[in-house]
Amino acid sequence: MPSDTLASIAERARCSVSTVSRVLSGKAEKYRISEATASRIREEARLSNYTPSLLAKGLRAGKTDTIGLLIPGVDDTFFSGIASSIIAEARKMGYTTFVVDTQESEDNENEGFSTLLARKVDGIIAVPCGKRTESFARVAGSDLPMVVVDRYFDSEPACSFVTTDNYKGAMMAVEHLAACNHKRIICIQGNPDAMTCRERVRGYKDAMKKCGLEGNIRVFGDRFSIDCGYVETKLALSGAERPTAILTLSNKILLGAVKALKESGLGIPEDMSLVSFDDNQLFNYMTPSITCIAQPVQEISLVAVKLLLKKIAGEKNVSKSFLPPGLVIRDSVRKL
Amino acid sequence: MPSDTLASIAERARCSVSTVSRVLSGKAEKYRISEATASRIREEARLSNYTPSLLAKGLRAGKTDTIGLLIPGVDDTFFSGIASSIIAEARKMGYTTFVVDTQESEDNENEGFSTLLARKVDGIIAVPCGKRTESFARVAGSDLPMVVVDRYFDSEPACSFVTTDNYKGAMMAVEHLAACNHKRIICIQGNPDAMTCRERVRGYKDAMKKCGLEGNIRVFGDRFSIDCGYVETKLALSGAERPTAILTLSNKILLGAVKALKESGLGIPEDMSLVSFDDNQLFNYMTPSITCIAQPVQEISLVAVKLLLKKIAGEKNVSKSFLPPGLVIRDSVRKL
DNA sequence: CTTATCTTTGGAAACGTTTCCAATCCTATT
DNA sequence: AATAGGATTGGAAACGTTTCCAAAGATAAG
Repeated sequence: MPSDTLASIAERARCSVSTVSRVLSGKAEKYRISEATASRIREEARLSNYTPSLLAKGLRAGKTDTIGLLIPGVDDTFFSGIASSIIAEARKMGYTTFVVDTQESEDNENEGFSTLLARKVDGIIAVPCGKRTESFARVAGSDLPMVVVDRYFDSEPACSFVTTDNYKGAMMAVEHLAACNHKRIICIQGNPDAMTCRERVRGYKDAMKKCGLEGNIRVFGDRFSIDCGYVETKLALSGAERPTAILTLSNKILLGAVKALKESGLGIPEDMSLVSFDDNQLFNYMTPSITCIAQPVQEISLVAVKLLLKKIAGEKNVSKSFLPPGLVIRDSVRKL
Repeated sequence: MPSDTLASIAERARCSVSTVSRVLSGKAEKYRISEATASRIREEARLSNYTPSLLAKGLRAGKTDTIGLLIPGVDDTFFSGIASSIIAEARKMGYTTFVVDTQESEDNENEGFSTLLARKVDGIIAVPCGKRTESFARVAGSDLPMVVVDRYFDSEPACSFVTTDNYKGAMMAVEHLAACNHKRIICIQGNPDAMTCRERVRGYKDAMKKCGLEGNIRVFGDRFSIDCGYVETKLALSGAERPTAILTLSNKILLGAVKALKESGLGIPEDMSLVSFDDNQLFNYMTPSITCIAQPVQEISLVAVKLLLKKIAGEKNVSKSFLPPGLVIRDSVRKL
């Protein structure tokens, strides 16, 4: 059976489509529909369990109560955390979420934006792949509300974003290590195209200077991947001045480092101390448990959704939020 | 600027809306539009970077190239894996995905189904919360294509599903433990409302019998949560006949068990062997790494999407797929 | 008794597509 | 020279809503 419509209900309730619409969209008293008519219509709707077409509604209303979430891979625990709370929060506010997984590819991102535009979403929350793609810039320059999460850009046109204070996070990590008397602290970074990465590296460097360790500043790596962590750790171990501590700039890089250390028979933290960016439930259950800089995933998502809704409601200004990370001290750092 | 439409392009290209539609939807040669007209239209469309309204298209066509994914929490690694590959696979086939996160709640599930129906999705892939909700039954009984993943029901109306062969998985786990000479093997289960759980327990029991251990069959627990794993392990440790091995029926239960064992100062696998359902990248990096029954997440998702598309294309039959799990041997089982 | 006002309802347009059915203009055939 | 048929294009309906505008009936006021 083809699904019911206002028209079919109107026919059975012997009244006009307009009246049915008014009753079923809860505007009965506003339009002073008589109780008799209203209940007759409601009864018919209930019997046929009518489901309104949000397609038609959206087309007519010019808004769809829909947001788009553009994200590079919900399988990464950091991103799945973000996705989970954004979807939940959006739902609470009456929005359904289209999820597009870009897998860190520019092409997918371009296509993703097109799809979301064509679906007439009311707004977009995006975690861009590192580079500033053409479609990203176009959307940022248009009047479609958009909020960028995690990664962001400082070029024009400006776009609101909410992100962890990555600079501060990296500083906290280094200061913690320095307080434990570590001096040879290396940093394994991810994709340097991403602002998050650059900010973390800047924090690492500034903290090293602040602690009087500028001579020991060393940054390796170029991708947020397990392989990158593995390879760079191996290289660092075989180098001349072996570090006593490694700061890994993401959970995946951390895993690579752990693998390399295990293979080399080095103990954590006896032979090498570790601090990582990103927290993860499982970090508690690794041996040793991992000391890390936890990003405020829940808060980021909440702020992003609220900000987007404000924009949808018409607010124009560009907002930049840096949310404070937390240092979670576990067992992967040794006091020298 | 309000977005461009067929009408505005038609005006500028000095032709009818019909012609513009035909050219822009790639039916130019089918309708024998002259090259002159076609290229004029294409040029105008390019200049205004026209984005078609999939709302209008969907309304008119009666299909939206959209599927709904109903899932209990993308933050669970198993579900986020499923979600990730379903979204990706659907995109490859030209479908965009609405994601609804039910957080294991019946109310959310009911609301979620309503939302998806109202959005006129072409089909639904659902991981139901344990119980068979009213809206689930309604959709299963309707002619809207639906495929159930992971959890499923055997009651009418029948609905296609694809799931791991949980029975076999549990058997494999027990047989592996028995082969290592374990006899006192307990099982910590999740929510017994879920068919997955019942099947795993059935596999555990049958395997125990098969190995001549029916006297040692013991099943505890009632929720797929860390707490459940923790509490039941604690209880098992304090009981009279301490087991030598524990089979945990999900990754969360496993984590609870690990926590309890660590707290009690017991070594894995020296004092207690562990096998868990669900694989996870991080299981490799725990100490010891965890032996587990890996569900074929990728394959499940692929089969689910393909099946759904077949149904969307008109196929009617009910299909039931049990995909084989894999035993991943790592270091959490000791040979006695 | 006329007129104004209120209550309740209906008709029709609009949102942006797609597609059926025709209409027009050529060219080729008889 | 008339006609058939192909090539190219346009008009209009339909999808299911919402809402503006107006109509009809009832009641109240003068």
